[in-house]
Amino acid sequence: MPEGHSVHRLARQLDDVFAGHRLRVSSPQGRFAAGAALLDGRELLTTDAHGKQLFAHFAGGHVLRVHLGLYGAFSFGGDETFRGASSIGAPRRIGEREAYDDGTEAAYEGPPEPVGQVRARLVSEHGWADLRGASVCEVLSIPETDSVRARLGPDPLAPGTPASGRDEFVRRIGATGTVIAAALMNQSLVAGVGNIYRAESLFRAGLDPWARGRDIPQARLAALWDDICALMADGVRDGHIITTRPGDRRAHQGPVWPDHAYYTYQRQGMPCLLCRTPIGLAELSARKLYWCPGCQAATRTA
DNA sequence: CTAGCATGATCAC
DNA sequence: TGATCCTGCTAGC
Repeated sequence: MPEGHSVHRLARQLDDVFAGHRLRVSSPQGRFAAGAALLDGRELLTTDAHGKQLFAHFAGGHVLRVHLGLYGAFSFGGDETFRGASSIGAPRRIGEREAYDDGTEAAYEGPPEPVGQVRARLVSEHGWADLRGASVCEVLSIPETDSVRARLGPDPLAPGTPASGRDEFVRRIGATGTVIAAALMNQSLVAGVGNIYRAESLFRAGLDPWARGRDIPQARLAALWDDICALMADGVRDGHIITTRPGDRRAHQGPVWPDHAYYTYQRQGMPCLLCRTPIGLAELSARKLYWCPGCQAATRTA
């Protein structure tokens, strides 16, 4: 999926184009028919994100909860008020570049015939949004959304970060006996970090991925949190993930994306950009973990 | 053209 | 730990 930064961008996009409008909500595919009926004709009030969870608040206390899972995505279309994004979610290409309309087509004349499995379709007088491939798409009450949020750790993209959330992050990660690389993927400990930010933030912190949370000095956990907050805020701003520092991308000419956008992610076997040690690859709880055995040696963590 | 894989998470065993 | 959800890109034939 789309890590947390994509979901926050999506929340902002939905807010920009739909908040304050009454929407027609449907499920062309059918799997969301009952939920769509609950929302159809209601005004969308606000949309927000907590980690990888999206919450769209409709009038009447109905909340659309979406989790994109591994390959969910929204696509958008409409008049000039919809210009700027046509797809947010699972990446269309490696590097997470989003596709944009060129703005040259004819006037907006309503949503197209649904193509493929459209789980949910939102339509205003100005445009439409189609959701496909999501792992969760359901309508909850406000108390139900509160209980979902209560199970999530601090979000590096919440307002007020990095100061807010830092103590909770250090407390939760510092109390776990599981290895830091697994802990960062546990949404109840920190919400929004995925496989790329996990690998890249550990590299930038020089942390051994197999160090247990409770064995890492608290100051290093605090610094890790601050760096994750900065990286993810960049991701929201840019629309894709770049974790290399400018001086470390020097081998590449032109736009930084996609070459050398990452230090370790999907660079297994290639020389580390800093120490030339071949990047390693391991399986950790059914996900691929990338790290530099040179820069992230166990002796560097303590 | 198809098989395999992907920035995720849950559930059964 | 493995199957599942079930999209879309990509490498390879």
